[in-house]
Parts: sequence; structure tokens; C-alpha cells
Amino acid sequence: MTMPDRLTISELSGRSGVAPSALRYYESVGLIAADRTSGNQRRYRRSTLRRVAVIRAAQTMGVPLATVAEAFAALPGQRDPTAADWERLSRRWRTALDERIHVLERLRDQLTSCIGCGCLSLERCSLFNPQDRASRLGQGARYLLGDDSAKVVDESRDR
Amino acid sequence: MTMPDRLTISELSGRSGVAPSALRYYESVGLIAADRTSGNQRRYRRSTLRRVAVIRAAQTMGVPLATVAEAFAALPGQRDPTAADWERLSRRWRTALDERIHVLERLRDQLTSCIGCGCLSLERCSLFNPQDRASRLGQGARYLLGDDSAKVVDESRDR
DNA sequence: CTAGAACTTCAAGTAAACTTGAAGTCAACC
DNA sequence: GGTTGACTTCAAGTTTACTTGAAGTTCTAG
Repeated sequence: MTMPDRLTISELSGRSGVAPSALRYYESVGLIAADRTSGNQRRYRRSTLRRVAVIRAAQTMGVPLATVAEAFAALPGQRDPTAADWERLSRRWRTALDERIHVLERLRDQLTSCIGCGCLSLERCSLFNPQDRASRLGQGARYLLGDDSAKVVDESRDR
Repeated sequence: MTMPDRLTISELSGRSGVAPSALRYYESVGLIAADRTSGNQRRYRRSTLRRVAVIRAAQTMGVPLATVAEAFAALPGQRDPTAADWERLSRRWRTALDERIHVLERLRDQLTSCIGCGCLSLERCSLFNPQDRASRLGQGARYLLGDDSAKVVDESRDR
């Protein structure tokens, strides 16, 4: 009973904390895969546990599943991913994550200094700058093209 | 033409970068309000600009609109919010934002050290710990109750 | 005063990420 | 070998945060 070679869906669910229905959904969108028993039941490789963990980590970062699927496409389909495979993936997300953290930090500072201080002038306040929402993560700087910035610049004295 | 006292919906949309349809939606869920002209068209107070900016900031933080609405309930309904009003609100979110940033930072570090390094043992790796997903922001530590933690602890050698 | 742009409401549609339910099949234990 | 729990598929429902479209009204410039 210790360390089964292949996991049933409820085992994977129990170990990953992800509902069976969600795991089936992940399979339906190509994020994970499973072998089948003669009776058509799913049996997951142990490496799937790691995959699921990475999926949840990505979601915490704000990465949509479609983007995760894209990234997973770079992983080997047949053999289990190696450490190097996972590392390539982590490097790819690391930058985006750094950016996202940066945006949130700026927002935090603004939240105190701009809203909190009572400086009700909206000029040059990045909290009010739509450009700062370019933090969707996943596609990169989509927002940065359309020069939405400086649109919310306003004279002053808005309560 | 400089600095109108009340804004039309397209003016507010233009200045905030938020689509008119979204603004109407915000009104429908009680996030913003507008006076009406004799002909039933919306005229927004200038303070609405700030409200909308705060809504977008909250979304960047990952706060759902329902939670924003709750927070806004603490703002004065009649008079325009003062700096102190906004500050109370910002203090309330500041903590949550700090937490969220912290979670993402831990995730970033793990993303490199745990996945990247090839230490494929999953024990004590917070990337694989469902507890770390307690970052929903808004309700506080909902996840932290159900002791989901230590569920994903696994023996080792998962690829 | 009239054309056209901008506005109104309301219903329905969309996308993501699932969950739920029905109806049936498989596996494990005594 | 039967029964109970776990599994299967498939369709439909849910939530959030909107957008789109239809059908009609109002505002503003000439």
C-alpha cells in the first residue's frame, strides 16, 4: 500500500488536493493524460502529480490554463519530463512572475501613498494609469502597444 | 470644455479606460452610481473616476468585484468620500496585498529552487503544498482552516 | 428643425474553469 | 458471487465579468 506505481483518480485527487472532476477537466483540455485499465479506468503516472502541482502554481500566478497547456507542449509527450525540462519551463515563467510581483508592489506603494495620503490630484499617479494593468501575464505586453497611458490624467480635486 | 462638472458615460469611459458596457455593469452590481439628466442619461460625479480606478486596482490585485462592493459599502453613500475614507479602504487591502505579494515571492523562489534544481523529492516543497494557494484575497484565510496542507507530501522520485 | 452621434434598456451570448447529475460499468472484499 | 463504492461518459448547469445586439430615445451641431 506504500507508494503505488500508478494512481487512481481519487488517489491523485487526494494527493494533489484537486477534485476528480477538475482532473478530468484538465485531461479534456490536454493538460494531463492517463493510461487506462482494461476496464477503462484512469491510471496516472506519478509524474502527473508534479504536473498538477505546476498547474496549480501557474494558477496562483494568474496564468490561464490555455497558456499552461502551451507551455506544457514543450514538455516531452512520451518520456517523463526530466529536471531540465521542468527548468526550462520555470525559467520561462520566472520573468513573468517577477513582472507581476513588481506590478503588485507598485500598486501597494501607490495604494498607500496615492490613495492614503489624500493627494487627490490624479496626475502622474500610476494607480490611475491604465497602462499599469498590463499585468495579465501570459501573452506579454499586449497592453503596452495601444498607448492607453496618460488617458486618466485629470486636472485635480476629485474626491 | 475643460473639466466638466459631471461626466457622460463616454467621458468616464475615455478617462478611465473602461468600456461603457463595463461601467453600466458596475452600476448594476452597485459599484458605482450616476445621476440622470431629464432625458434619463447618466451623469457621473468626478469622484466616480477615482472609484473606477480603485476597482481596476482591486482587480489587478485579484480581488473579485463582489468583495470590492463589500469594501465600498463602508464608503459614504451620499457625500463624496474623503481622503480618510479612501485611506481606511487602502489600509484594509494593504495587508491582503502584502500577503499576496509574499505568496508570489515564495512561489518564484520555489519555481527556481524546487522545480529548477532537479531536487525531485516533493517533501517539504511549498510549491506542492495546497496551503500556499490560500491567496485568494478578500475573505482572508479560508483555506487555512481546512488543513489541506501536507496532503501532497510524497515519498520521492516523481518526474 | 433635423440628421446623426450618443445615449437608453433588456435579453442573450461569451469565456474560463469547473461542478453536478444521470445512467451505467468496474473493482474489491467478504 | 454479490454488493458496495469507485469509476466511466456526456450533457447541462454555475460563477464572474463582461460584451453584443436590438429597438428605441436624447442630445447637439449645423
